[in-house]
Amino acid sequence: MAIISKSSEYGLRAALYIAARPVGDYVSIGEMSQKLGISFHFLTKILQKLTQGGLLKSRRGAKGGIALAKPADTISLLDIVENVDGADLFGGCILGLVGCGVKRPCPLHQHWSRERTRIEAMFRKMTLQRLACETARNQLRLAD
Amino acid sequence: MAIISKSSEYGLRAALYIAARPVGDYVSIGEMSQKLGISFHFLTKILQKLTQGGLLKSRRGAKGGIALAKPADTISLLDIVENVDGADLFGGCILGLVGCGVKRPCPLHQHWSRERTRIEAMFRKMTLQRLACETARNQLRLAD
DNA sequence: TCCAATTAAGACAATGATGTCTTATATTAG
DNA sequence: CTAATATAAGACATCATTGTCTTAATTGGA
Repeated sequence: MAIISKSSEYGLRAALYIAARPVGDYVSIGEMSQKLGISFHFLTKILQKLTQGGLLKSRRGAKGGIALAKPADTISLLDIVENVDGADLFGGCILGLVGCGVKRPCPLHQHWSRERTRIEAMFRKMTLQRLACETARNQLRLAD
Repeated sequence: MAIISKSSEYGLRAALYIAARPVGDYVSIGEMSQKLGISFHFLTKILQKLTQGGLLKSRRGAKGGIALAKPADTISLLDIVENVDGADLFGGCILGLVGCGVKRPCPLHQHWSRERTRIEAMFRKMTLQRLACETARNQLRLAD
């Protein structure tokens, strides 16, 4: 079981790829598809979602592509994952019980909610700006 | 995206259900299926896996059922989830990159591995004994 | 104007997880 | 021995995710 969906993985990698480029650059999906090793059409659909969600913006036609819709330091990984996979990242009960919460907790509720809060905080404070920076500085990779 | 599979959820809930019963009791799958609101045949398959994995033991025929194969304080939630979902709980790269690790890390590797370690530790130190205890003491629930 | 490049949109296929059903086998009680 | 009660095993159906393909719409440049 992966922690986030393939779609989110692809969305994050593409967003980081764009963030690594000069501000305002429109990057074509074809280029990202090649460089990141992701199916072109599948990536297109994911980026469309992020565009409709207001995190990215697109331009059709020659010299078109995808760009960040906002400054890179205002887009968090949480923004992206929630936009792709739907809100509340790991919101649900870890045992799958409906209505699990402080009022009617499952046996794992308090233990898990502590961890979940940490993960969410991590995703929230990781911005494209910060990660793109670290990625460049340490020469990290976005593809296999 | 759930954190563990439905199969693991069901396996955990059933194991906790058994752990709440007197030591050595064989609990029928039919009873658990009803009380936990889980499909009988599906639950059967999951419990078979746990039985083959040596965490539970089964007895066929009248008065048969499923029991813990070891003392409840020697079975952790990690044991169960790994037996059902496969090893390395959240082992993979969060961005899905193959070969991601300290040698060739992805941009999120170090940030995520810190969290992953904590989660794994939590799952490892949570035993059926301890959780069944807390569950009884605080009258927690295993079903909707 | 026309062509090439590019995203938009949606139909469709492949895959894996989840859930259902049927038959076989083992165990206990009478 | 027989009947009732259980698990074992595996075929099959359903569903969501992932991936592919085709057609339409838009843009910039020759």
